[in-house]
Amino acid sequence: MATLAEVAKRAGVSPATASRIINGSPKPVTEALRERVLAAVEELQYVPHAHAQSLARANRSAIGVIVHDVSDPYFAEITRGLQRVATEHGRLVIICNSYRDPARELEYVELLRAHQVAALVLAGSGYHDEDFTRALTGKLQVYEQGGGRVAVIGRHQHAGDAVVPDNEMGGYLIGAELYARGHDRIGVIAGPKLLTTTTDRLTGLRRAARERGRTLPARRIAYADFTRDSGAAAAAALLDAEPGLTAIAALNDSMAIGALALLRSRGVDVPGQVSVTGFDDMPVARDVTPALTTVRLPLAEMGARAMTLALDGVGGGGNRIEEVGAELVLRDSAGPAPR
Amino acid sequence: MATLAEVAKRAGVSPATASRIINGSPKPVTEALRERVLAAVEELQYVPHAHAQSLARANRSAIGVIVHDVSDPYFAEITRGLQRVATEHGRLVIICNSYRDPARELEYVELLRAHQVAALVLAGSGYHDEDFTRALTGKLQVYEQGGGRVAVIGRHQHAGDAVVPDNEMGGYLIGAELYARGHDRIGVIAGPKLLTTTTDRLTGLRRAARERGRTLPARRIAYADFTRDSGAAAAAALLDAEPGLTAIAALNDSMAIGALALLRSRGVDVPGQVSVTGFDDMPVARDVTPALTTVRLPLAEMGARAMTLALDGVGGGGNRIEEVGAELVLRDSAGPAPR
DNA sequence: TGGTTACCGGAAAGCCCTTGCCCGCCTGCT
DNA sequence: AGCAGGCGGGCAAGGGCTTTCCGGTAACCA
Repeated sequence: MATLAEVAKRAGVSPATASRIINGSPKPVTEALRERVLAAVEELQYVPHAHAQSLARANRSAIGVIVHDVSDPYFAEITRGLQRVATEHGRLVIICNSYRDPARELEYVELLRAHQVAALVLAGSGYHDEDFTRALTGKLQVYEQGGGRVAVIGRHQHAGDAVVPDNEMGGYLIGAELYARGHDRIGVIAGPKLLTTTTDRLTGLRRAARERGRTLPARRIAYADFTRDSGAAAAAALLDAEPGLTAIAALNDSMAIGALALLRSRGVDVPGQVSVTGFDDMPVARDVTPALTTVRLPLAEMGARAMTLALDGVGGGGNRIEEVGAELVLRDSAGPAPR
Repeated sequence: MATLAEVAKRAGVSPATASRIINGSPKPVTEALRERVLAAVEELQYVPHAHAQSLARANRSAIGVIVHDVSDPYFAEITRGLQRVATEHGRLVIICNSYRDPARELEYVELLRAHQVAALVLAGSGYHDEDFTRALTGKLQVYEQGGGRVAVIGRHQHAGDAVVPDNEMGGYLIGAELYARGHDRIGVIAGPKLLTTTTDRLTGLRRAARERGRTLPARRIAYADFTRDSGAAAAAALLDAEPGLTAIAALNDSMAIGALALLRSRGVDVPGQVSVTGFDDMPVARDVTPALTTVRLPLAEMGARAMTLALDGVGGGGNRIEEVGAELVLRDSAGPAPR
């Protein structure tokens, strides 16, 4: 790999001059030299050593992003928003998948701090785990004190700014819709218990129930892991435990789609016999049959806003919180309760 | 941000000793010192400056990945495989989205080279563009000469190793299947003309036609851009131009799903009146109605294999090529041609 | 013509870390 | 008691780049 010194030598100038030309420093340089240097750069295919550069400049340019799993459409969509804004600002994004492992999340925070990222964006639900939360908050605070910026998506606590979708309201909307359509025995396919997203959505559902003098008994809640297949399995379990269910509310679209598949395989008509709802409004939600009634979260926008918060140092270290609304999307998978 | 010097000072040792303790160098160090240093690290929340470290060590550890768009399920799946292997090897992955812009792809190669990535993985179709191809090959060769490793997924030319799905065979399988079911007037929804993936799949389709003494006239080929909505639009155009079509072969699943949606909106029965096929076997393919007949590519595995090639320096700079088979997946969206 | 100013280029001091080399000191042997 | 041999620790030389500061030249003014 060519170095700056080599370029300088070839162009017959000092490294200082070469550096100034290459980086377009404000310091004026004669045209003749500029051309010689640029020619040398071209011939040697010189690219500045980014590490040496950021060491010398003490500047941080990359942005670290920690998500649960990029290949999950939920995070893919958030990431799209993040990337768009980052690219507009000429920032490189380093994406890390925690695969919902709190320990790995902590490791990645360290790793990204070591890489001198200018900002850290954590996307995805927090965990119900005191120790973890404390450890994470600690690390993030240290990072912020070191001049880093932090933005989180979809979790409450912690240092830094936050973009928070109204999961509780989303759950409420689903509940309200199902009760309004006369459903009474509603099964719920929840996500992992450990995730705050799961509890928030459940809380909304419970509030809707309570307002109508109903409850959500534990036997009608099956915990799965946000994947399609776990959703199918949970639906089977719910139905086996209580064949009289008239609706199944899944706490994300993937699991709802799994439930749909299971119901189809059992010959159950949706929404004739059982209504099904999802959550998130993934692009596929409109393409399954019946099209999924669900709750929309503006995922890409949430990503974009988080990145904007992170990049825009104003209010630096502040604890700005941007709430994002949830919106009911009515399609075909939820109908009136059968009589 | 704490530096090694500060840690050393606090522990009352030289930076050299601190470094050795922190990195677990083979050089033996007294237990007492070790504890003092580790305590200092803890108190100062010290994390080694990754850039300084890699500058000093002259080692490259991160891996650069360039894809068209991570939030596209096709690439999300490939990325999952890439990440898995990278993580197993303790490598950090830097993902860049080219959004199918050749110029941006070139820029990213430079950027990643500047970041001293140990290897570069390019995923996604190549382009029919001589100048671009030459430029890219040039840059990749320079990179390899500088000791970098290159692996590409789904494109032929260039330096480095390659994992190549048999797109041509996939197209052939689709064609063979449709002809076998008696279809004659087959419309094709192709991807961007510029992409080699499009041409490869089309070539397969054409070969199937030719073997049966048929052809694929240009008017029955609509070019779209691999997205669902463009697929719907292309289906509309095909049908309007030639209402008698009995089958539509989309060159990826997203476009097939768009076509499905369009046909449903027009009240056309699939597969009763028109058969539809996809390509790639995305997870959603089995959840739409009717479930999509398509061609499976083992995307995650392709990613994993490419990363393995990239990491495994043996045969360094070699031009190893791993072919990956395509496999027909029969579901419900393709039936016999109506009489 | 002498002196001032402006301007351009280079020398060198870091940025933070790793590591080869050297140097004391203690141990153990003779 | 004297010496070899380890062992544990520090010194200092980079690794590639930026940037401050300084010096030399040329242009300009009086």
